[in-house]
Amino acid sequence: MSRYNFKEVEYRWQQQWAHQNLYQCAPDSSRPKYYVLAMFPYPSGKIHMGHVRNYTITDVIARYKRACGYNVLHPMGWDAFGLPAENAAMQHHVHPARWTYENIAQMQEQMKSLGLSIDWSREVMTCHPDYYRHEQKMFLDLWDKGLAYRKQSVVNWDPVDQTVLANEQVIDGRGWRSGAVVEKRYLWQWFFKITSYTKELLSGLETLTAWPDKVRLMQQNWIGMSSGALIRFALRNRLDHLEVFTTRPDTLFGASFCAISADHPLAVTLGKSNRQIALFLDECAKSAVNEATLEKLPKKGIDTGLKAVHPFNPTVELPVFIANFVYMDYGTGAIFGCPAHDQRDLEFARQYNLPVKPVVIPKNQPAQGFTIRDIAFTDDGVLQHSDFLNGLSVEEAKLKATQHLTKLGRGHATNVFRLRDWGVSRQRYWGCPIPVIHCPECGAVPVPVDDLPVVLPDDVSFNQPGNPLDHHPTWKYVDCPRCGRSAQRETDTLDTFVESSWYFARFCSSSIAQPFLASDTQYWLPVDQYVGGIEHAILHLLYARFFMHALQDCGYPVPKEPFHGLFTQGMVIHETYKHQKGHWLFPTEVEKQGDHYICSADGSPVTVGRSEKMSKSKKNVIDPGQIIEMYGVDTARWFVLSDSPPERDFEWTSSGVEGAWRLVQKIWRLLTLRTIAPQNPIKDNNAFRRIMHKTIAGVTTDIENFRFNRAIARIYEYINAFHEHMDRNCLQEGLEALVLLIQPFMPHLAEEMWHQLGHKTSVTLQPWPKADPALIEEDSIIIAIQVNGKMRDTITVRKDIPNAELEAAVCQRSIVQKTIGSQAIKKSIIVPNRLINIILG
RNA sequence: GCGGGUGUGGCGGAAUUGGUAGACGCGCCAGACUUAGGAUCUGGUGACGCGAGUCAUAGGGGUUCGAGUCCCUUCACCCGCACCA
Repeated sequence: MSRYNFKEVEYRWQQQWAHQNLYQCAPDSSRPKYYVLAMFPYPSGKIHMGHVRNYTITDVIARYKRACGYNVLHPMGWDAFGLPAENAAMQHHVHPARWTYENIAQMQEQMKSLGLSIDWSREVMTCHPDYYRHEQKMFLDLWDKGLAYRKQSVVNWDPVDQTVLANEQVIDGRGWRSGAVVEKRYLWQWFFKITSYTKELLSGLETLTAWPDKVRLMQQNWIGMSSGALIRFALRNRLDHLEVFTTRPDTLFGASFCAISADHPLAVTLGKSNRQIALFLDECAKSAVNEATLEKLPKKGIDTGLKAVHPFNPTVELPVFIANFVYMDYGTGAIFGCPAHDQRDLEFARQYNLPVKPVVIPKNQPAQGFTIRDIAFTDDGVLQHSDFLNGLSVEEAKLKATQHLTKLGRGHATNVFRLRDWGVSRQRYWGCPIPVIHCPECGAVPVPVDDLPVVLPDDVSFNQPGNPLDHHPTWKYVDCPRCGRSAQRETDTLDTFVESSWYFARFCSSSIAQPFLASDTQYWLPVDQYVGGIEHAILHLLYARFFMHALQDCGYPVPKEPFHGLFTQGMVIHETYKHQKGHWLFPTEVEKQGDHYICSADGSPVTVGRSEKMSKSKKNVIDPGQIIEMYGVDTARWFVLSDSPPERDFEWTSSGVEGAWRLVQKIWRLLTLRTIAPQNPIKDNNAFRRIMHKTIAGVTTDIENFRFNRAIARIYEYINAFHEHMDRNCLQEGLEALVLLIQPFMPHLAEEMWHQLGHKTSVTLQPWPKADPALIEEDSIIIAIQVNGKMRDTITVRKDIPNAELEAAVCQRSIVQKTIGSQAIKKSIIVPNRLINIILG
């Protein structure tokens, strides 16, 4: 028998499968449906190992579920709008559309070589008007419902390039191209009112039991509900008030200042008449817009000279600061500071010499002598120096303080959320045009539905900074659909997260004129199993959930929760190699010599760094195309699932992939067992069958639970059993079971072997093998023997042996007797069929 | 900074969810067969110890008859932080 020729076999079966339309699906009420979806890729032009891992996971699930009798939908599409296309346009003078469509064509070809059981007839490209026209209609429907609105909002502004920068284009506070210090700028932008659904998005999390707990927790924290109180501080010698939100009304007597955000209307007003304040506001405007950076800034502020009146004691006045750690987006954009019980307030107070007055004392500690140094006291304790709150716990005091505020008419209990509305405006060309016309008379007017889609113009130039739509000579000049006067199109396009918020619904009816049919979405949705990276745990998944809530309220036939099951796979990582001259080397540029690496080109030593996420910049990438060329795609699929649990990072190693490749050959060689004379013709049929059925049962539950690495380990054990326990009478049966079990992982090898075993139809159409529980039963088992909790021995006994009998048998063992010696047995703990622990007195 | 996670032999990992730590694979060692192959097969392989045994699941502490698993704490690394997708 010749070696397994993966190239010929894989190509042949891929042709056949495509020819037979094996993976095309349609609603079928007679079968249960199963919708399995990988997060669709951005068409960068080349697939990477992360893609291979992601799509292998969904393909294993798809093939397994198909074998279990489900009507499986496993589609694929392209998240095709976005920044990289515009960067390519600027760097290489390629039109974003051309660049994107060419990338899609290339990637599609590569993806097809993975042997995925995808229904390609449903492919979508979000940059195509056939896709985004529906999104424009959705935008208008949301607007109509009050779920889209405009407000002024901040962007990163590059003063040299005169353009808006994405956060990733801001490096250390400077524009990535110009190097200019990035400023904040306020623009009128469109927002989706995700905050209208805060409660539903929060309570919906409880229903998503097939999601990882960590993702639900992350979303819950992101929405971030805080219970507290709204307090109105009177301002001395002024008519207006300062509204403050706090989660700690109990600490009001420890307040030593108030602080407002630099973006607070009061701060802006004060800045107009006070140069010092204006300078400070300018300084704040220069800082970055992202939270991670802001949180690390040293606390800074400026005293406005205003005095806030303490709500419980009008004789106490608190200075009002403008502070860089107070955010306008959260609460009311104003706080009162109690330095003793809040770390940020404490740091601020130390800097500006504000009093630090503890009002909560740790339990069982004298109030005298309790002082705060560098760490604020934020735990529960007993209220002190707080008038009517004295002696209460923090919880009690929160309640009483809030009640008192309400009585005084100076505040009330309220909940505040961290979640902010979703800003969807992008000042960019390569995105879905927002279908709005701005008329000097009528304001913002929707583009009439009959005029949709608003198509992106092709003739754009990237030679000047800013948004090409904005400086296009004609595109934006139109007549107002309402009054007919000259007006201008909205030149902002939509955030690409909008496309990914409904593509899974489009897959249900991708080729029709409507966005989707109720009969399709009601059959297919929700997605039964969604698979993608943990990096999407919050934004993408939350936006998609919101979008479905909103679309449903606009009358679209979609469920509120789009993703029933979620699985987040880990990254693919690889060692890094550094040349002694300091530059990175590709894995293909180094070779192993003994236990170290050298550069193939010049033989110089190479420093091996720890494994990290594959990235172009560090060159620690493995091209799936080359791997498929060398080893075949079944080997690659097998390997990416074999070594690590799928939710964890997976380390790509050359020895690992070779091991997988050897396994493919090894499985293939099992066919030769049929032709050689068995050395031991009579063996234990039952022993082999037991292993076989144990394997079937184990692999089944492992796939159900996404433990693909464990399933694969079981298949290895099973293959070993062919040599140890094989009886020729079981051979055909044993091989068929093996082929059915590897089919989801290595479809090409499985299909070829299936035909070699004498079958004429595709292995894809075969039902999943069933384990016979009776065959798995063992009648004798090994029980662990512990003495005082220490492992001493094992004993083989019949299953379900009575305790007394077991104890007697165990005490006969010489090791046990020796360990016990002359000591008395106090008691013994027996875990049935597992363990006995003898406790000595 | 905040939120979420991960940590087990030389390496990737397994452990019936509180009950024999190290399944399976890689690597390494030995043997067999061929000896032109990086092929294949068999056996061994956590550390220390001649041994009975002792020590081992990032470090420290705790709960328990029993802890990789539960609790407290320290450290390291990873993901997200709202305009990358």
